[in-house]
Amino acid sequence: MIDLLARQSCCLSAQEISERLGESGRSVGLASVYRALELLHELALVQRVDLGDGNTRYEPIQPGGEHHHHAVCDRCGRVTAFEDRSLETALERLAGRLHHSISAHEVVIHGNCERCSERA
Amino acid sequence: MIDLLARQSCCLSAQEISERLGESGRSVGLASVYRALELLHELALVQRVDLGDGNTRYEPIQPGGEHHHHAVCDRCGRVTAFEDRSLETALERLAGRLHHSISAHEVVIHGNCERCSERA
DNA sequence: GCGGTAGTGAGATCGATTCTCAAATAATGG
DNA sequence: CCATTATTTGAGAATCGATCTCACTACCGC
Repeated sequence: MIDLLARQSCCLSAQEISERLGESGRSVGLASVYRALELLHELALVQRVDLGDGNTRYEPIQPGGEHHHHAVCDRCGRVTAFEDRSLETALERLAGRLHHSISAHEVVIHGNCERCSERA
Repeated sequence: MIDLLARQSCCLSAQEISERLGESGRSVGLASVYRALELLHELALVQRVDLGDGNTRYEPIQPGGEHHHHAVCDRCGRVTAFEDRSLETALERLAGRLHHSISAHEVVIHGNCERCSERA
């Protein structure tokens, strides 16, 4: 399961992880998936991602520190990943000013994806 | 209920809204609260805020456009609001580059709040 | 093998959200 | 006013993701 997660570039829900593991032979119960994810989260190896659809997703934290954020299409639900250096810079600068340590941050954008914008 | 929400500066969960309405005399069922929130959300008068604790919160959208984001303490759960102009600027610039329209955005920071950092 | 320990997962449970439906309320038209 | 029809309401049921429980398995050292 660690392998599966590590191979993902973007976020997966616990259900998806369980399903994919089942498809590839090694069936794993949901409870174990959640247990593993909790552990990995404590070890700072995966990040929780909450896109507001009621499902918590998880994605691996890149050792290099690079990471992306997510844009959710409110029409079709598609999730698009993006990265933006100036956004990160702004967040880093913010860290100095804030009376709050920052161990993780998450930016979620809502709107319409390219495809849905065209036929708006 | 509209009044109550409008008076709030920061986010409230549906439960909190129902409770507060009850305390101030006008008891309102949870179902109605959710219904109203859904409507207000469609009208772009309230924004959904998801801080990753399994509760969706809602907060009024300021007509002027100004808004804040949230820092969650992973230790005590306290939610701190903050605003940051350069963060907004970065997001505005991003809007031009992204193949995705932006109708709303949300930034959630995780870490330890001032109080919890001190006794870390 | 045997006792002990840790890991597993099916199913129970929990809690937030959504759905349902009958009752309450408001709007309409005599 | 009263009757009739739409609309809104909210208690409780249903749903669904996440968590918890616990009997069961797997593994380890002796």
